[in-house]
Amino acid sequence: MARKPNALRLEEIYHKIEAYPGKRAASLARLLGLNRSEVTRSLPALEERGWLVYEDDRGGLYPFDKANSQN
Amino acid sequence: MARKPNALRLEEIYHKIEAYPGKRAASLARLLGLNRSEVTRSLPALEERGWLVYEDDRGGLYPFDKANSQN
DNA sequence: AAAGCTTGTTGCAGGGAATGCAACAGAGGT
DNA sequence: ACCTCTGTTGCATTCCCTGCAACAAGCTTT
Repeated sequence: MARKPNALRLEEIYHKIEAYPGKRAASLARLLGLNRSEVTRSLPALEERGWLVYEDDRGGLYPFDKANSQN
Repeated sequence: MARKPNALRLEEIYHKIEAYPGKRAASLARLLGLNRSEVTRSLPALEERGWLVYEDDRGGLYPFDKANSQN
């Protein structure tokens, strides 16, 4: 089934968060053709790699890098 | 057996190369408690992650970052 | 109030990939 | 010759990533 290496998966997810800041996990999953669980389960792994993700009170996801404290 | 995630494994290997530049794969394997094959098989994965490793003609391994061309 | 839809989470099973072991050939030293 | 150490590789085992399905909670629309 040609599973992609984990690193590329995480990179895709983070890039989608950058491209669509504020989207919820389910929306990103549809954009990426992934299962919802895959996206939510990847968030901790993203942070471990230094790609911090901020989550607002409605589940919207935003990139949290570049020392941007207005998120 | 508490196998560590692949990313941490690769990081450990590269840190050992930094700590003991010039050591061969078998030496690093002993220092890390790993099999020799694990270290040599990890070298391509290290490069894919941007942790370039230089290998001299006797098998000694060196970090190859920081634009250091005297390696 | 219901019914419907979407969300995030979680348990489970399948499968791909990482790992360890052992054997091998080659290089070097005694 | 022998012995040791090295890197490589084939194979079997095991890990854990992934998708699926079910669930509860929240929200909107009847």
